[in-house]
Amino acid sequence: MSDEIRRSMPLFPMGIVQSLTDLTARQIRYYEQHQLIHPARSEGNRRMFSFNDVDRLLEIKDLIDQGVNMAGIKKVLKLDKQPENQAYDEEQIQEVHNELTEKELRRMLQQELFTAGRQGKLGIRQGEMSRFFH
DNA sequence: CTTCTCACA
DNA sequence: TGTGAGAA
Repeated sequence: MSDEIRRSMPLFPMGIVQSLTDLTARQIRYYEQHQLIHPARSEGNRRMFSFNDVDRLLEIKDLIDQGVNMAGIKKVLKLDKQPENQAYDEEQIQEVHNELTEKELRRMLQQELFTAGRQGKLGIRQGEMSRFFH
C-alpha cells in the first residue's frame, strides 16, 4: 500500500522527464491538457512528475510510436482505469516494465538528486551525496 | 539557467 | 506540434 505513495510522489521536473521519455516539453504539456497525466504543481507553478506520470508517459510514447492518436490513447487510458478487459494487457505491461529497469531507476533518482543538489535546493553537499550512492 | 503560459506565419 | 516572447 505504501508503494502507491512512492509511485505518486512528485519527484522530477520537466527536464528530467523530457530526457527520460524522449518527449518534448510541448508534447508533455499537451498530454496534460488532454488529461492523460496529472502532474503535481510545486512552488513557482512548476510541474512535478511522479513515477506514475513518467510510467504513463512511456506508455503514451509507445502508443504514439505505434501510430495511435489522442482518441486511441484516451481509450487505452480508460481501459486502464476500468480493469474490465485485461485481454491484451499482459504484453504491453511487459514492454513498459522492460523500459524501467532497476538500473534506470537508480539513474533517474540519482539524476534528480544531482540537479536538485547542484542548485542548492537541498541542504546537501557533494561529499554527503556519497551517503546515498555507495 | 530552467520552466511556465500564451499566441501565431 | 514547433517556436519565440516575456515573466517568474
